[in-house]
This record gives sequence, C-alpha cells and structure tokens, in this order.
Amino acid sequence: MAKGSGLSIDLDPISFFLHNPTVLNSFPVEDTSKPINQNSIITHNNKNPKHFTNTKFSSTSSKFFPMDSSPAAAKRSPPPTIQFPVSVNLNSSSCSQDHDQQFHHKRTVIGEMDFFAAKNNINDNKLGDHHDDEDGGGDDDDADADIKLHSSIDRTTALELNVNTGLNLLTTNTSSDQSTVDDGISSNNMEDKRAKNELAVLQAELERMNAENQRLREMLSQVTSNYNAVQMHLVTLMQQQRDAKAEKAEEHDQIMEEKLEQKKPNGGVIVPRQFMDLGLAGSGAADTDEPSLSSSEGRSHDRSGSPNNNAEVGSKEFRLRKRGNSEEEGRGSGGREDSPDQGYKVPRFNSPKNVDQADQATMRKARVSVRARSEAPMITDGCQWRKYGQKMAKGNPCPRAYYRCTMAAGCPVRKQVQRCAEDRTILITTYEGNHNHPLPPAAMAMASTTSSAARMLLSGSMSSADGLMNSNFLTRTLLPCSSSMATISASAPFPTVTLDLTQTPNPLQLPRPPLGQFQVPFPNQPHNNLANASPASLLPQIFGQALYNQSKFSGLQMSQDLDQPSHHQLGGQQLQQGQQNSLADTVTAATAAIAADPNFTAALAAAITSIIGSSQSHPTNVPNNNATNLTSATNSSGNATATTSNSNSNGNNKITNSSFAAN
DNA sequence: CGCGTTTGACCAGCGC
DNA sequence: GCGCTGGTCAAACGCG
Repeated sequence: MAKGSGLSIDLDPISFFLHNPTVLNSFPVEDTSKPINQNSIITHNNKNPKHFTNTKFSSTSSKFFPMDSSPAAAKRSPPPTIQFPVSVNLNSSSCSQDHDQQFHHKRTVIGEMDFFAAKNNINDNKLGDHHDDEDGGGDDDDADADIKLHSSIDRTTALELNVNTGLNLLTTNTSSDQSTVDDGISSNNMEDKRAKNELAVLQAELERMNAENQRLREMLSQVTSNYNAVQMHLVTLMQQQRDAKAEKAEEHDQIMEEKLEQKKPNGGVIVPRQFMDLGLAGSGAADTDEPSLSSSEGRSHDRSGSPNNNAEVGSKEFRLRKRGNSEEEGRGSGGREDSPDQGYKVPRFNSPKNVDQADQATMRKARVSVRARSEAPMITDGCQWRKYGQKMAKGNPCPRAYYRCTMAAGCPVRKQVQRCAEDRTILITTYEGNHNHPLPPAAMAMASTTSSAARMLLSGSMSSADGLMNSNFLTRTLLPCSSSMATISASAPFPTVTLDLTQTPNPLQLPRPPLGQFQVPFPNQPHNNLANASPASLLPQIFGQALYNQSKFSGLQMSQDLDQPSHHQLGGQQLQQGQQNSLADTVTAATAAIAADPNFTAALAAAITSIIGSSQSHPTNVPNNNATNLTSATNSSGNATATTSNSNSNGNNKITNSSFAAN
C-alpha cells in the first residue's frame, strides 16, 4: 500500500491542481526572454520552486496549459487557445532585479489589460475580491472561469489572464483584509506575505492530503491482511468441523462394520471404509459454502481412507497408514488403496449429498498452471512439497514431477512441475486442490491466487452450458500491457487457468535467484519491489487479487457472460492476444462477465489506477502489502499475460491442464 | 534411523 | 477388448 507519497497527486492531477492554485506559479522558470512569461511569474515560485515538479499536468494541459517543466516545453510556442507561460523567471536570480516591482507591475498590467479592460483602475485586490465573491472560496472555480473566459479571447489576452489567475489564487484569501488598499509599491511586502501565507496553507493542505492518502493506504493494507487472516481462520474452523464430523462418521462406520461382520461371519465383502469416510467427510465439507476446503478433501483424504486426517502427524504416518489400509483392504478395489475416489464413485455419489460432492470433485479438478522462466527445478511458493512420482509425459522429453503438499497431513493440494518441451527454460507448475490447513504468509499469496482462480473457474464452468470458461479479464484489466496471457481452458478434462509469465521482453525483469530454486517473492517478504520482482512473484498479487475479486462475482458473471458483450473494458485496457487469437472469442464472454458487474469493474479500475499511479511515482519503494505488490507487479510484470485458451491450442496441453491450486 | 527421492508397477480413463 | 496415457502408489534407495 505504502506506495509512497504523491499517489493522490499522480492519480488526480486535475483535482489537485484545481485545489492548489499555487501550482500555476510554481513552474520552473526556463526562459526569461519572454516578458509575458515574466509577468506570469509569481512570488511563490521562489518559495517553492520544486513544488510540483513531479505532478502530472498533462491531463490538464488541454484545459490550462502545458505544464511541462522541461526547457523544451518552456520554449514551446503557446498554443492558439490557452497557453500558459510556462517559462517564467521564478528563481530568485531572475527576479532579483526588482522582484517586488515586477510583481507589482505584473499585477497592475494584468488587472488593467485583460479581464477588466473597461475597469483599468481595478487593482489586483479587487480582482481577487471579484473571485472571492464569485466562487465563494473555490479557487479552482476561478481558474475554470478564467480559462473559459480566455478561450474566447486572443492568445495574448489569455496569457495575461492566466497570469492573473495565478495572482488571484494567491491573493484570494489571505489578503482579504488588505484588499482595500490599492496595490502600490508599498504593498509589495504585503503581497509577499500573502503569497507566503497562501503557500503555507497550500503546503499544509498538501501535507494533510498526503497524510490522509497514507492513512487510506494503511487501511487498505490492513483490510487486506485481515481478510487473509479471516480466510485462513475460516479454513481452520472448517477443517475442525469437518474433522469432528469425520470422527462421528468413523464411529458410525465402525459400528456398521461390526454389524456387517456379525451378519457375515464368513468375512464377506468388507464395507469399504473409504467410501463411508469419504462420503461423510465430503458431506461435512459440503455443508459449508466454502468450496476451497470441500474440494480439497478429495484425493488425499479419500485416499487415506480415514476421515480423521488430523490424527496424521506427518506424511510418513499418512503413508504408512495408507499402507495399513491397503493391507487391510487388499487391492480388492482395483488393487489400489486410493481407489475410493474412483472405485467407490458410484456409491459415493449415490449418497444424499452426491450433488455437492460432485461439485466438489469438479472443484478439486480445477487447476491453475503457471508458466515462468526458471532454471531452478521448482518454484518456491511458500509451501512444502513432497515428490511422490515422476513420469515421462508424451511429447515432452522432460519428465513430469508430481508433488504433494506436506505442510499438513492429508492436504490434498498437489502440483506438477514440468519443463516446456519447446523451451526448456520455461518451468510449468500446475496446482490442484485446496489447502486444508493454515498457510504461512509466504504461501498465502499463491494459495489464495490458485484458490480464487479455481473458484472462479469452476463457478464459470459449472454455470456455462458450453463449458467455455470465463476469463481473460486479467489480460484486459490487470495486465493491459502484457503480452503474455492467462489462459483458461474448459475443453480439457479439468478446467484450467494458465498464467503465462514467460513472455517477458525484458529479461532484466527476471533476475535469477542465486539459490537453486526459483524464488517467488510474496507480499510479506521483504525486498519485494519492482527492481527484483519476477513475473512469477507478481503473479500471486495480481492474479490472486483479481481472481479473488472476480470470484466474488463469478456467479453473476457466468450468468451474464454469454449474453453480454464485453463492453466494460477498463479504460481500453486490452490484452494483446497475438499468440492465441483463437481463444479471444472464448475469453470475451469471461471478460464481459467480469465487466458486467459495475462494482467489480469500478473497484478493479480504481485498483489498477492506484497501482499504476503509485508505481510510477515510486517504482522502487514497495511496502509489504498486497496492494503494493499488486501495484508493483502490474508495472514490473507488464509482460505477464492472462490468456484464455483451450488446451488444444497450446502445445503444452497436457501440461497446461495439469494443475490447479487453491486455498 | 528418519526423511525424502527414485522408479517400476498398477490402475483408470479414453479412444480406436 | 485392446492399447495408450496420465496419475498414483510403494518398495527401494540415497542422504544427512
């Protein structure tokens, strides 16, 4: 969040300008050869020569004048309409001859020449009073009025009027009690004092605005962290609830088994514990509306054959216990202890809550794939993984490694890591499943990203008739400048979101970590700035936030995406989908869905705006918070892409569709 | 000895 | 029904 001061200025240069009339006077003096410009010089320039050097006035230039501080801009000939003399001798040296006299002279000229030609005797004070009476305290209104007036007169007059505007701004308030006196040479000191006072007031206001801006950033950061904490807490609570239900289910299962054994002393068909456990465990998860956990129950817990997953302390115990189950059950069910997920699919879905379980199964299969350039064998995403398999995938000389999350017993999250066949420098990491345990801060970003992506993806897939997935909104919104893409694939067996971070024209933005692994900085990690942030590191912030936001509207969007065109494109920010144009149509629906929600669109637009603005203002100073990271990510990862495509369109179909992670 | 990795085998799904 | 492929298991192995 703390993107440094100046955010408000950058984001809203117009308003800032309007509320800070002194800006007009604070332009750097570049050219002293222009008398008119000298006339425009105001005493406050000396007081704060660099006051707005960083502000963006280009947006207001059409209305006022070029605000460029560059010499070229200063020497630029004024436009036919409203060209404010930028090149003014504001420095003390240029004004050293007789600043007071000049000031006085200017004011006199202004008052007589332009506005009130019919009232040559009107002095500056009257002019200031005029504005005061007119706008009732709104200096910006004065400026607007002056400008409008200027637009109808010739350029010379306009320039002088502009100068006059600046004077008015300076003298409007502070000199009210002194306005009755004609501005003779004796009033120069008073003018200076008034200018100083005005400047001080404006500076104080600016400081106040900056402080407020800072507070808002801090609030946003806090809200973000609170959300994450609440989310994790919810996950924990749900896990506990599920475990409690699972225990009850297990007890019930044991009772049933005993009854069956009593009825079948010959050791007939043993009731598959997995089935009972899974069904009940799944039901427990299904009771909640939280999809993240429910889906995660799928494989690991199912495979474990025991609902009491918390009893498992480590992966080893988990594995041993599974072995024990397999021994107990043998390989009767297809020869695999993990078969319940499949072997008992029919009875499982015949359960009263089969619908929820089916949804959960679908959810579980949602995948998020990340493509990033890295020579490291695997990206560091904050979680602990255990490799449980490796296979040679067809069409790729590089083996595919299978990892399972070991941060908690029975965590169903798995990921596949494989290098791209076409470009082995590209590391493809695919996440699947939802973590059923609290995550460390370093892992929350990626987890939330994948979870949100999965939720979004599944919400879309479930509601869409043709199976087309929503989304490439990332491309059009968060990553407008990116050439890479976030791809959503619905044609694949599993809905998959693929984020391609490999298409970075500037390799310098992808510094390689000294260590063996490809580091993925996360919000809570220090030194996460634009300079060293990699596209992969930016993913969690960008993608996660966007997906999270979208996930909240996923239902809405899916109900609308197919019906509405993508009309709410944010500021014309569109993705260049040169690689996967065939997917554009598919993505359009998703984009429209996202954009269909005005709240989301507005929020997203605001976030992007703030991000861009802050990034530009403080490219290297990025605080540790999601918003900040998102900002920095947007800038530095401008090449990251969000694309929507089906698996077939990608040469790495199988890989791309292989994973998904969620919280 | 504990832990993680390797690797051959097994299974399910899918297409022909 | 058969073969291919992806995904997973689990014994074997290696490392600290």
